[in-house]
Amino acid sequence: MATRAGLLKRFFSTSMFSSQTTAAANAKPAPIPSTTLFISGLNKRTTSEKLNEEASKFGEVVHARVVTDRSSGYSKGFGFVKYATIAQAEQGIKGLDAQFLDGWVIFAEFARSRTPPGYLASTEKNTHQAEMD
DNA sequence: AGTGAGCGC
Repeated sequence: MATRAGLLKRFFSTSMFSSQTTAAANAKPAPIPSTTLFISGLNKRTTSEKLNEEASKFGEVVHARVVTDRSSGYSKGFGFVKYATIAQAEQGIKGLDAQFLDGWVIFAEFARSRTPPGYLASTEKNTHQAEMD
């Protein structure tokens, strides 16, 4: 017959403490590497120059731009930073993400691919699209 | 509106 200890062992090894690691490796954000970073959470007074300054601390910044409304000219509170290499972009994320800038916590991540090829007003080739990412 | 998630003209 089964001893009391035997039953207990069976119980604890099967039911409760066996596999708690099932729903852990399912959601993979898997960021797509890019030299361009998307910076959000910016103070509306933060300018492209200030963003460039901050980003330059962590790598060679090719270009930095805070997005502003074309008509009003005011900042939308986010922007983009392009580094020379992806490795530097990664350093840029580690250096800028979750940090304070002008009193606001900013977020840095890889930017998505920009506006699709201009089907509207492209009279010439768009060969210089790669330089604008 | 400089008022708070987001992906750039």
